[in-house]
Amino acid sequence: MSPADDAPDRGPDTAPTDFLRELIRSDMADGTFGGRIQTRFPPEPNGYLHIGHAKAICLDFGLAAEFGGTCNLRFDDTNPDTEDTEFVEAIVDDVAWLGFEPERAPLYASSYFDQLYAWAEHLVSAGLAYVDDQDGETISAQRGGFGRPGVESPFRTRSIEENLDLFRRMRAGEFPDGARVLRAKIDMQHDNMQLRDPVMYRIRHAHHHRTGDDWCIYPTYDWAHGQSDAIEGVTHSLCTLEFDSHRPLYDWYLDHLPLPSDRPRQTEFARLEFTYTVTSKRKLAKLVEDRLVDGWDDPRLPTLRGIRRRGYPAAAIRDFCEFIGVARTVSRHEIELLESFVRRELNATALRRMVVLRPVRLTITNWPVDEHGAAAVEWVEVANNPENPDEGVRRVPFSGSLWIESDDFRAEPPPKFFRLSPGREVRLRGAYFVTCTGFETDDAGNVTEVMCTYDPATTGGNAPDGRKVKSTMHWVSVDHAVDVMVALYERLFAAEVPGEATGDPLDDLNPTSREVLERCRAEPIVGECPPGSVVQFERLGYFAHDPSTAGLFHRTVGLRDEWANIQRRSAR
RNA sequence: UCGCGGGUAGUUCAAUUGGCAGAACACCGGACUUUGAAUCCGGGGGUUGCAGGUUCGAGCCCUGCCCCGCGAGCCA
Repeated sequence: MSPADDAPDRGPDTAPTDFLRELIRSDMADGTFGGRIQTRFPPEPNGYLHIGHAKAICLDFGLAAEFGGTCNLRFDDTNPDTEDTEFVEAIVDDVAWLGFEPERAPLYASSYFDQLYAWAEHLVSAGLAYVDDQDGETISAQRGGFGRPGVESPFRTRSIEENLDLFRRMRAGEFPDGARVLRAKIDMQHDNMQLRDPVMYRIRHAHHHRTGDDWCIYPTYDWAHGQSDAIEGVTHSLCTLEFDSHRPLYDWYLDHLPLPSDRPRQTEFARLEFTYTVTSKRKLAKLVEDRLVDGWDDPRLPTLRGIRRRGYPAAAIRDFCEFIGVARTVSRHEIELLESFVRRELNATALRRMVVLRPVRLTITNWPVDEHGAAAVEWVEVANNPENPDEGVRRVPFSGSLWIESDDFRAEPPPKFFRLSPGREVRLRGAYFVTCTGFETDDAGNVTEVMCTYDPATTGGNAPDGRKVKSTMHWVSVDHAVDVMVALYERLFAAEVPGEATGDPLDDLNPTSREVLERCRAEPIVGECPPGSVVQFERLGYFAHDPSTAGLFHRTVGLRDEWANIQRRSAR
């Protein structure tokens, strides 16, 4: 093989290009920001991260690294009512799991409260901010609407001295919650509603997870975000599309503060959404609070903790995010595309094991007995991963009494079914060819036992005469089987866009999103699977061993299943 | 109603900035196979939202229209 053959798929010629990279490249080329790039990932610690955040994380950290810069993890903790250290810890952990390392220890917008306050006084002193005594309802009504200009607050023309005095007394705690706010003095007629004298500070006598009771006024998102970026030296402040209309405000604040010329610049991109799920903290919290799922790490949830417990590899998520690129078109990806990345990664890395989900007994009638009259046991070698010979082989006990998958036997085989049925010969993986000689049923007609003979010449699954079989099946020795519990998952929602029809996503909840199989039979080595590891149950799919409950396996994703497609097509 | 953003295959994105509209996933077919997996090969798929204009030539530029998203928290 020549060196060119094993060159990576993405050489310099095919490096991803998108509007963000083009922007950064052009900034680098013309010396904007002195050829420097610094980004930040700015979650609010009021919930758990989900798959949608993965795109932002990959972009914020990935782009900085790609262009030789750095990325901070900064908590946007300006609202004490909803935030908690529980979420801080989980978010730090999730970002690390995804494979990204912040340049510094986590940062907090709350660390900048003093500076923010000083800058607010600066704006008040410049006549660019004022204290408004009206309540929220009144202010909202005065703001006007789309195509309808707002009206100015009667307090807008207060003197600078009075504003300063009032603002200081707000900070000193002289007024109750909601009594007054500090507002930027911009333009109540502006087409962009964000610029109609936005609120900068609100009074909230609340305990903050980091600053405790030091403050009773808290900055709003808009007043805190750009300034935090500036303090940290962020150059490219990347966020999702819904902040597009906030950009003029982001710039307005920065323009009116004593800052160096290298100011951060906000750029928006489309958030990541998927079919058959929801990615909104509010909706996810609803599922958890209403106990519709087990918790924030339920494997059916698109939270990072959920998909991690489900067995999705971080590498697959990173590859996916790189593959989909970034644009400004609102996009909802087919969940199948993510799954295909999960399969691709796991196919290369997951060890193969044999587990029978829905067991039916198979008896080999001509299996030998040993010198004591007991059924012989033979340990056969099976590859741990045919995709990767370096993983070696394991020895699996085989005998005349086996469990096979009930789906793998049909008394009356339908067209194109080429697994086991009376008179049919198949291969038992790594062991022998067997031919079905008969079967037993119970009173209801369910198959209870399948009888076979085996061909001793086909040891290891090889036929010396070269004859072929149409099917190779997995199996587990009855006497050596270990019981495991398996959770099979379908989509959490039955509709492509949950809530599209009725407005409430819960109306589209899939009632059969989880099926638990209590007694699946596994080959002995499955009992040694490390918690959290993901293996392939041959012919069935990838399964993740639960991190805390031994013997519980979550189906990460099934294998592609041509037989299921055939059945689906013939059903129509 | 006003402002901003967006519209290329079923889906998500490309198209060297005005030069033969492509890729992946999905779907269909074939090869191979000790996983009906993986892998390999091939196929169907398009009025580039619509209409007009500029141009030798328009997905790209201009004009008008249509559709979708976001915006009137003291949330982020």
